Amino acid sequence: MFHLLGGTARFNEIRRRVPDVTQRMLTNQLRELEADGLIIRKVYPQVPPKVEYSLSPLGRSLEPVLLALKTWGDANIDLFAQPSDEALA
Amino acid sequence: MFHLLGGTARFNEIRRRVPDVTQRMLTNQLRELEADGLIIRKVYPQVPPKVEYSLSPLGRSLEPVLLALKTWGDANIDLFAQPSDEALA
DNA sequence: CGGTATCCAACAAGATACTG
DNA sequence: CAGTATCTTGTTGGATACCG
Repeated sequence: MFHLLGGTARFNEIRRRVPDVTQRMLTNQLRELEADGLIIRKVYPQVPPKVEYSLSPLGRSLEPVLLALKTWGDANIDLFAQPSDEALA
Repeated sequence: MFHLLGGTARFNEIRRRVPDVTQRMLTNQLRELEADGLIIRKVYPQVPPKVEYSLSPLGRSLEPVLLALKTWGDANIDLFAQPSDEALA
């Protein structure tokens, strides 16, 4: 959902921004969010297919939560970072 | 973690506040939070046993997130409520 | 009181191949 | 491009019994 805060995004666009997510799982998650009414899935009937995802009003109502979470994550990113070669050098 | 915002709580106290959680799962979750450094588990060596849980400094740093989430939940509680007999009457 | 230990059915999810 | 379908393994969590 973070990636939809800025507006709409296409499937592979989201996928590129979330490395290590399989296509299957991303599809599942997006469908679940849609079923929960948090995001909107808009299909453009054209070839090649184009599908745009965006936050629904309910999804946007979560913005404060998402931002609070992002703030925390940014402040504590070192907790998740693996010690890199460079950091050790 | 919500239930630790106010201070410390004992095992069965938390359990009572989270209906439908099995003992096994609550134990698992608490141990995981402890392993992640988010809560502190304090055991009092006495009979009968007494174990108190509280937020660690890192856990407390999540307070803004937890509160944002709670605010959202309170505002949207109707989304989760099952239609009761009374509401239908 | 606050757990463990064990068993087991159900579900989740990776890999892979295929499609309009 | 944005998915499905299928197979297969791994993990989750409920039920139940027991413990210091």
